Amino acid sequence: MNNTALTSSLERWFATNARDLPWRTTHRDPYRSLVSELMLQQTQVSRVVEKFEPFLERFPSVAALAEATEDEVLAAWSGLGYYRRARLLHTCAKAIVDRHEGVVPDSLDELLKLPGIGRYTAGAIASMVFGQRAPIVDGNVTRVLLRVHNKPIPQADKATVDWAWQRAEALVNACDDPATFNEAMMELGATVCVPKGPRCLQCPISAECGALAAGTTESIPLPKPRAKQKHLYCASVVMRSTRSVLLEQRPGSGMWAGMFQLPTLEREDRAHEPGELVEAGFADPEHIESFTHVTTHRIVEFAIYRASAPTKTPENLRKHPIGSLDTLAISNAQMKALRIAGILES
DNA sequence: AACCCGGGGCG
DNA sequence: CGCCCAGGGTT
Repeated sequence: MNNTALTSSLERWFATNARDLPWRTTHRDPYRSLVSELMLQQTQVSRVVEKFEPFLERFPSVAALAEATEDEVLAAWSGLGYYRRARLLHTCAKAIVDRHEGVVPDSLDELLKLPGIGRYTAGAIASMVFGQRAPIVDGNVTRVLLRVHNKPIPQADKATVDWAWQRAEALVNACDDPATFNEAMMELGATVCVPKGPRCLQCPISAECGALAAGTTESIPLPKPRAKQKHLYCASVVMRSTRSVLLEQRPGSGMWAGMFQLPTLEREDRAHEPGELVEAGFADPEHIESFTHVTTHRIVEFAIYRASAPTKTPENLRKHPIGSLDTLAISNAQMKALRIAGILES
């Protein structure tokens, strides 16, 4: 494999084929890149594009983010999922203020010490923002490398991961411009060397691709073994007045940590019976509608009930003006519940 | 090393 | 409906 032939082809291709994305400004801003990289962890570009500018407008700088409350940060993150990232980004901003006077550090080591920033994100910021020869490996890069080298091996194995980082390092050391090359690898994976039906006719490195030569592109990478989805049954209760609704805040860990929701009972074995709602203090529960919310790790069955005011008021329960719900951290599943309940408009 | 954590779009 | 995704932290 000629590393330089591969990197130069990719860099040339990227110069004319890069998508126009909000964080791809001509001069990369460290804070914008930090926010975009955290948002992009395990999340597709199209989802991030909608949330990116509003988030930056709300928190225009590291200092502004560091001074915000956790609830405010979570609210701005609402809908993006993996909400721990929002808390980590918030903690990260505070650490940058404390340790680096509010300036995003340029060294790989210092970046790696920050919360929410791992090997990939540190390499991405070091290379794309600060131009350093730091390798990056993510799902896209791994797939491209496995195909180029025609390696039908499990992508999650430690040996595979180590090999991919080694290859990425050799390539970033051979390339002309690390920022361009790293981003080109990911762009290729996202737009050309896609998981199903790669567009090999448009690929700038098809001449170097072992999988294309061998006719194995469709079987690389091997399918990831996936954990079985766990079932969760939620009964969410609507108790409202004309202008307000009762909401609770979820605990600080686990699923949808820290997010606001209709008062909700949960169990894993079966759906709730109305009597259980009564026992929990929700008088005269009346079933409105049910729906299924699917995530990567869970199948959540929501049953929405209407009830009169609680007979006992849990510590956690508070009235929220309906007009103010858009400033709260609320998951998409609960947004759907609020629409079904007629609290929010469809 | 295994497990946990959202959400939507696409074939 | 199964599959995928610009991962990182905790245990």
